[in-house]
Amino acid sequence: MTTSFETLAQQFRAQGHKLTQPRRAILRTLLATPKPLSPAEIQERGQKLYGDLGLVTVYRTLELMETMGVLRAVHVADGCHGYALATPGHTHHVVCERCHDVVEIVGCDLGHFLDRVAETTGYTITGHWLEISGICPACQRQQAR
Amino acid sequence: MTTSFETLAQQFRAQGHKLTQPRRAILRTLLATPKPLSPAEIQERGQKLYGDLGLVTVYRTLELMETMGVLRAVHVADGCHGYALATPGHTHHVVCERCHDVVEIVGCDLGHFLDRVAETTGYTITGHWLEISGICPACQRQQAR
DNA sequence: TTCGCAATTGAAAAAGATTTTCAGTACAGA
DNA sequence: TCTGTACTGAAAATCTTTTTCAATTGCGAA
Repeated sequence: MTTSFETLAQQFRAQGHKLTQPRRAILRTLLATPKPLSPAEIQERGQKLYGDLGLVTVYRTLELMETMGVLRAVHVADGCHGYALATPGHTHHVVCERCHDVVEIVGCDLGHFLDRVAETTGYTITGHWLEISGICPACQRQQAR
Repeated sequence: MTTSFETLAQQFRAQGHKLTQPRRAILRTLLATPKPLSPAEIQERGQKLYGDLGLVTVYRTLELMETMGVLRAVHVADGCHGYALATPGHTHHVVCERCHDVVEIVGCDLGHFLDRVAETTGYTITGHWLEISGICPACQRQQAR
């Protein structure tokens, strides 16, 4: 469940994309924190790794990574959202509503429920998007003081 | 699961909000379609009911209704999103990825799973956001031609 | 029914977010 | 080492959302 730079790099190459310095900076920035980051935050932090990182490039790279399935938009409480790495496949995010840390989890037990949804609605179910909100252990400790 | 104009109007009054002509137009517009609508679409359609409907008022009213729990942002495939009415309480949306119709469903069977997520991550779970995508019966019939 | 207050409104302006353009650069394969 | 094309970023443009402020209106009280 923890992605490495090399894993991501490999996925870029596997799909015929160049691994440029701006892109390396973006990948390292996303890997450096468990928090979802906005495009502007990614640019700001990424520029510490590659001084010329442009905001347009950040937008383009995030879109590419979303298409590759290695990154996902994450919603924080008030609707504003950032991006967090995601392991391709059936994974979901748990987001701390205090500090916004994100944890990835695998699977979600919705199988039978989705079958029933198909029955009652007549829809052919093709997918789902689940995000869980909560309070992380560190914020729980902080709150108990 | 089907909200009426009167139900919504009652909820406005119950929280001390005025039921103005712009707001009536917005409510009727949202009730008139099962599709999620963008603020601009709500304004465009709402102006057929109240000619002076301003976009700012649409934004303010949508925010108010979200706060009241009677409306929710809905994500369509490419991330752009609209707003759809939602019955307060434990309900989720099923969204057709062809025509973007939305159906509301109650409950979701995640109880035990969320317990397990709490165990494995250490998070105190406070809520979740689930959206199911599929193909509605009408689009299935269309596709079978 | 009338009045008054404060919530509500919408145009204009501003701010924020995202995309497009285009000339220059750089990555990777030959 | 060379070359082609993917990639880049500044500038401009577009889109989305919010703020300002004077005017309007809904509703409760009299």
